[in-house]
Amino acid sequence: MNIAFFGSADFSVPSLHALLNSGHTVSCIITQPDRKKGRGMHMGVTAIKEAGRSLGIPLCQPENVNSPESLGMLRKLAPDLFVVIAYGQLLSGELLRIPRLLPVNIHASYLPWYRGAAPINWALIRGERETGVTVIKMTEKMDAGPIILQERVQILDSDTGAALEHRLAEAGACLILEAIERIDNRSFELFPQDERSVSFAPKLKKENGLIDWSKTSRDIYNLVRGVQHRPGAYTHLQGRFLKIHSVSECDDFSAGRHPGEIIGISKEGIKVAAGKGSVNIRELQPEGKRVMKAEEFISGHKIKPGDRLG
RNA sequence: CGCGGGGUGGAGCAGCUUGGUAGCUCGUCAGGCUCAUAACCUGAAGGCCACAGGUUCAAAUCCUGUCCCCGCAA
Repeated sequence: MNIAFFGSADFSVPSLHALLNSGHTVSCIITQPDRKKGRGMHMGVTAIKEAGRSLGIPLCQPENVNSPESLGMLRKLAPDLFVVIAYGQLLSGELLRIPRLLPVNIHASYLPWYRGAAPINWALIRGERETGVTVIKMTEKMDAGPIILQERVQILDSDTGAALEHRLAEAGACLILEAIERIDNRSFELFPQDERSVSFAPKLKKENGLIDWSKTSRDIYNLVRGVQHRPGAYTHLQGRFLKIHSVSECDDFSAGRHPGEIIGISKEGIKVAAGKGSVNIRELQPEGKRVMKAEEFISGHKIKPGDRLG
């Protein structure tokens, strides 16, 4: 198979490797352009560019993948397939007609659930026990194309965003190989998505990470693990921004306590009352400081039971 | 050249404005108390205060430059 690979994020990397290891020809890697980003606005490159650097495969970073130049370049390659995974640009109908066989996309949910940019995060935030990966034939409508193959993946109680993403990326890499094999053999079907079951997982915004202490300890736990690192859960302490990296749930009865009130301080962590139950903050990060364990934080910061977070 | 915080014994912090004995909470080690302890008491070790210059009788503290870490914003 002659494949044009579109990807940018970490999530796409295992699939790229899987395609290469299985003997397919990746004739071009299309990824997002280098962008000034981060502190100091230095240039950043995508995970796929990093991964593909030494492979000797032509790399293409169009500002607009739907531009005439980009279309022309891709037509010239005459690919059998487009494999698109966490690329970051919408592909036009004209572009999607280029591959001889199909344009396929790997999505990190069990479609039609959690269409959109952040399916892994939202599945965790919502407390799902199960999610999955899905290979679809791409259409112009985002994540809405007919399903070629999909697989369920369990969400562990201990999963964080990074851990689940890793498992889903691996599952996706296996699934895409199987899908390609079926496409190659013409032994696949296209199953339309059930439009009545559609749900969405929009890109996470900063404010999605704000902890609402009046929620249940379970909800807070799910939020923290769901948004861990990107964009990160946060609250405020003594007027300062405070990022929360890891918490555990406690069943402690918190009646009579204000949600967000610190009710216990120990080496195990900082225990905070929630709307129902309480949570123990294990790892956090004050503004301008590195990530630290609660125990370390306590050593140098004057906090006491009764102080409020929020 | 996007904005901003920070680098002080092993950890987290204070001290810097108003230069002049290195402090706090932990940890470590030794001893004590105790049936016992992660508890308590006593004592000890451990720091060229990121690095390089400068000002000064004297710099963690003031000035300049460099390196590194981080938050925000994209």
